[in-house]
Amino acid sequence: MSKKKFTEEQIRLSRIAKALGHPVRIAILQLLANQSCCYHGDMSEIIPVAKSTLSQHLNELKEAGLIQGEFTPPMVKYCINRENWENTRDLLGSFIENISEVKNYC
Amino acid sequence: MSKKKFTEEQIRLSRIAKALGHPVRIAILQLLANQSCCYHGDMSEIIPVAKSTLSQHLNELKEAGLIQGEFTPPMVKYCINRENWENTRDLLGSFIENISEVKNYC
DNA sequence: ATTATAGTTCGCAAATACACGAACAATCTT
DNA sequence: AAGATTGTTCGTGTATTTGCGAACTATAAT
Repeated sequence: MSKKKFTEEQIRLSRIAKALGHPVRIAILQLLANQSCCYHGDMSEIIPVAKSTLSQHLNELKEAGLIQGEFTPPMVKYCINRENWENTRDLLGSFIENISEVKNYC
Repeated sequence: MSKKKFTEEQIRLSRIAKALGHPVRIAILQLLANQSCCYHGDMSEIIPVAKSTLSQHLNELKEAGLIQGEFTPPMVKYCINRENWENTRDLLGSFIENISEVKNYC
């Protein structure tokens, strides 16, 4: 019997937000949005961080389901995970709308 | 001469996302959205965390400009920072839209 | 079989984040 | 002035995050 402290939605939202909570990761997503996909090597020339560090950030985004990577030897090609993104977009979008609505006044 | 590694937008986005990156803070915002405002004491009965911990989370949200607190002795009343929220909403909203658009194919 | 290339993983250090209870501060009530 | 109430701040311990270079792995080219 697990005490559920938070709803699934709250946990998912916070997980996504956490993944977005670093400038490098925002930059990665913007880059991938602009050119649809990008090789690790090209990214590391644009984003000012060591390659190993970039790998970590890419991995966090991947774990959160925001991007996906494909090994096309000898390079790794990353792109937005479109399927998941729709979900993410809806989740974030309705959260934002929900906060935006004024339900009651003090 | 400061090396600007990231754009202002990237930094602001990541800062906001970071503030949203914890279930407690998501829960706080949802609560405040539903009842427009809430006293710390009432929140601490709903959100399963020690009062001192709640204070920290509230402070992080305040620092990020997402909520505001008002001392109405003997209680502290919190609510969404509506002015900032419009900005936040736009920023997040256009980021999401930007990612959602498919600009090119691989 | 070597060598070269592209990324990931490892190992480490420093900084932040998270959580709690105890101590403290500010205000109101008696 | 004492006491009660409400939150915040402090001190502490633990866990996670961030960053880097070195070592490693996988594939392709010679």
